[in-house]
Amino acid sequence: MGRQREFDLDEALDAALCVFWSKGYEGASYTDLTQAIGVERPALYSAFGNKEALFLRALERYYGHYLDFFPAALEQPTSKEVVAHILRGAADLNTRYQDHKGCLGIHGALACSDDGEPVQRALVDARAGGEKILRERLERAKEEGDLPKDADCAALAAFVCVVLHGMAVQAKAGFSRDTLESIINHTLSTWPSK
Amino acid sequence: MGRQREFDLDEALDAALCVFWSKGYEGASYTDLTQAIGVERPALYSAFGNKEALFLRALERYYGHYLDFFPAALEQPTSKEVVAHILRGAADLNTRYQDHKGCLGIHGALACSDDGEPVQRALVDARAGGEKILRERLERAKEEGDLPKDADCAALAAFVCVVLHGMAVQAKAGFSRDTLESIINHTLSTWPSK
DNA sequence: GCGATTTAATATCGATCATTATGAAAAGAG
DNA sequence: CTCTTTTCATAATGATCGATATTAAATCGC
Repeated sequence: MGRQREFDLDEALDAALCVFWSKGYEGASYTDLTQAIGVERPALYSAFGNKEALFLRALERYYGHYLDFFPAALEQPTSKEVVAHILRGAADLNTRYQDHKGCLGIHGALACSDDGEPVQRALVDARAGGEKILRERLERAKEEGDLPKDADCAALAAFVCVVLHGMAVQAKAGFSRDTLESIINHTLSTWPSK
Repeated sequence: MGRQREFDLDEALDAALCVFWSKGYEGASYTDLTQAIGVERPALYSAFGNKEALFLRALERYYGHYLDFFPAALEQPTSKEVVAHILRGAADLNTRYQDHKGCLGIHGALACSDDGEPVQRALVDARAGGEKILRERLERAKEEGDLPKDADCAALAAFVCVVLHGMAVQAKAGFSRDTLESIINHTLSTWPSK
């Protein structure tokens, strides 16, 4: 019973996500968010809670909805193909939308005020989770003989993540998909093989 | 004539620089800045102008005072040594100070509100300047026969910058100097030679 | 010492921040 | 229709934002 909500929750969350993607957690004001969604302030509070809770929900959606190429990439047969799919998927995502380039997971809250630290930590943890999954996939590759016996999987995973994060910074600065592709090609040309 | 200033301009600028380094342009409030410097608000305004002017001065000092390893690295004899010095110098800087890790040039203003766009653009331009200088150094290396004739110097310079920016993100997240070193070693192991 | 000039300190400015109290409007239950 | 429940819209909350007006203190030339 009761009055029914006049806006779609998923659409609202996605609109908020795009604002955060563009301006970051602290750079996005509640006015920015409500205007992008087309909703009054209290409606957004009653739907998602405060700004921090809204961001965390948006981050959750980002991982499930935009970074979906990552779990898919892990199923590639070889470690090099895994990494290639991750890098190209990220480059696509980083340059796909004109008004929110780069990666929410990176510049959602890279440096911020003291108030933003919980969000900053959530992003750090989320990235660390992705790196851990990649490292485990690389270790499986080593067991399967796809990587040399002496390969340092932790270092390789960290290296791939460095390239990912660096590409996000470059994309945010306006670098083209083609430029990112040349970077990816060089990265892949260095990948160790059995 | 007139009353003499009771604080040192260089010390004040350096203190402000460190606050920006830690919290970014918009994450650092004027209260943060004046408290770190130990000065009242109007003194800071009369000394440097508004917050944007203060940040740009701090950025200028950052390039001249903390990124001084970059121009020095360019004088190394081979392109691989140039890149090695740049990467290790950046890794040192990114992990040297406990309370302001990473790189001001990256997370000074990666994503921000509309008001921060001039600063954001200044950082993008500054990074592009560094990349251009590196590219020109690599082109010189190609002419000198230090790099293969078919080397894509623009792509190589972009790649090095991606690693630099990615390391800054990782360092901000708390990664150790040792982890960065393993990333650097992998990066260098892939460097093309004549 | 006197007057001109610069800086220091207190106190405050309007604007914007995230957040919410309040009451009207809408929809189902009885 | 009436009652209860939920959402909607208007408006306002205290706090903090960057930026200053104002006045007192200090330092110079004279």
